[in-house]
Amino acid sequence: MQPLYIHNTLTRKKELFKPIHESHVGMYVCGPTLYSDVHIGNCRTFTSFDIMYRYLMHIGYKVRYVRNITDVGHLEDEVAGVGEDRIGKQARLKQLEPMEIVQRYSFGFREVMSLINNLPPSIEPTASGHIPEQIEMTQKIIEHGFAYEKDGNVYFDVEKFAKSNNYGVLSGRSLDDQLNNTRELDGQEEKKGRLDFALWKKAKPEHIMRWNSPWGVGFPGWHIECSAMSQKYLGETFDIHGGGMDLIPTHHTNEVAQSVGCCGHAPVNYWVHTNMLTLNGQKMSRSLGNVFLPVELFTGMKLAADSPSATPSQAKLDGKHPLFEKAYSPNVVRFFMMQTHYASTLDFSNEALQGSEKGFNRLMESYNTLDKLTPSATSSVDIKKIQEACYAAMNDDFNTPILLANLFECARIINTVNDKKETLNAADIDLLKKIYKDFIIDVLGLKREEQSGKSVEALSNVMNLVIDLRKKVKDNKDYATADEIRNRLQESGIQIKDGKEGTSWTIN
RNA sequence: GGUCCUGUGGCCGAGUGGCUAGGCUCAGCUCUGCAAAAGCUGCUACAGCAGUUCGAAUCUGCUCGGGACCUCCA
Repeated sequence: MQPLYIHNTLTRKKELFKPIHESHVGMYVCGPTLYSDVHIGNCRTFTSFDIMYRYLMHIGYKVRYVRNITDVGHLEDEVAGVGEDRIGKQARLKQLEPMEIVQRYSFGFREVMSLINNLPPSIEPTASGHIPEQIEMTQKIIEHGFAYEKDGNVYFDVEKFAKSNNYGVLSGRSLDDQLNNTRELDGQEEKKGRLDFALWKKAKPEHIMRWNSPWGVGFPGWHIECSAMSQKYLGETFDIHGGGMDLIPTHHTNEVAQSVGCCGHAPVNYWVHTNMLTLNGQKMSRSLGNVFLPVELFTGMKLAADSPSATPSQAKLDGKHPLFEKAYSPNVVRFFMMQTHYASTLDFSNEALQGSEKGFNRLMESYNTLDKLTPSATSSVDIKKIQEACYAAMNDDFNTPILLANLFECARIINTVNDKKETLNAADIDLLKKIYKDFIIDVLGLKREEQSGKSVEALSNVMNLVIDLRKKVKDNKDYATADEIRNRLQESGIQIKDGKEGTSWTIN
């Protein structure tokens, strides 16, 4: 097994990864709250963890990857413990059942994940499907003295917990700091301490989503679902817990407190956090209103105001999107994300995206060239060394930008060999094919353009015919006609390339 | 206001106490009937000031700028 180093938020250092059970990894990632469509910032986080999931499997681990779906219990104002349940509110506004809201957005979410080629997790549990587990965990926390009931609500007693535990392990903030630098909030009267958060909320009569509990009819708090479900599927202590770094100070901090309050020990060995996607240097978030949707990026179009859904297959589009100069394919977007380390902010711009598109095409074009390479008796370049560099990059906290740099070195070599300026023997060509398959396809999850089917075959035959005819024209030095053929193919989206070994073509 | 992160060449974006990141763009060259593609070469950067060091873009301090969190947020 490769020695893998992962940056751990708990220690703020890169640590050698040691799973609890040899060759098995338990990984939990906080998934979406399905009260609206996922935006591209959400996608970046899930894609980052998808790469980790893929790489862990690639180096031989059996991974159980759990990513929850929050379909209940996420209040509009978590800290104050007031406001409506987010999904319940959408249900009321759209005059649908809450489960209809969840169904709509989870369908869209899965479609986007699939388009961007993120693998489905091993288990995708929903909060509403785990109410008994959450109630049970809440009871244990009460028994251990870290939570109290008040008028049908159950709150976690942060200050009491902090006396015997480090509440700020993840955020690095002291309790005093948090107590003294929190803004004045409404709806605090029921809580003993201002940092206390809800484990269970009493449901008001108009609240649609409600369950019976030892404390009356209500619904679970937001944080408890992740603690309950991760414990159920991965155990009281598991290897990796991930999420966006904006979850550190509240959601994850409270998850740790709940699990410790319930079980008496820390739930997670390695906390991994991904950085934000920014637009003009500012974090993309729903509250700032600077979000755009995957379907908009993939089409370059704007979602119509009356579109019934933002799910790519169902979306109604309305004119060009003001932000995008063109459409960018999911593959290109994925490649674009890989060019930045997951822990750095990633800034969106047309210029950057177009640069990625060209780089991506060049890399994939070299893949096609690789398939056609003719072996020599000997190799003039060291392929094994590059393979090692690829692993070294990924083993250093999943450093995809360095991995890509090495893959581009492969591309350069492939092109040079194709130009007969370097040589590779058959074994090294096979090794390059393995590197490309392993890293481009399996680990990075980038897709090759599919070229199969009858129409593709027919086009190929037609192109061979055109190229043959053009060659005859060229041999007669009728360059005007040869250029006309080339130009008109260009207009049709086909690029002709005259090389030493004959003419090739690509679809633009 | 408090806590913390960050500032790299035209753009994006890695990394590190001394050794080439990489991609895109731009210019020149090779190849070519001409293009395109590909290859090669060049544009050789680390916010500013001071300090530590044989040596710093990489460590320390200060200044200026950007951002995140402290409210829901991936």
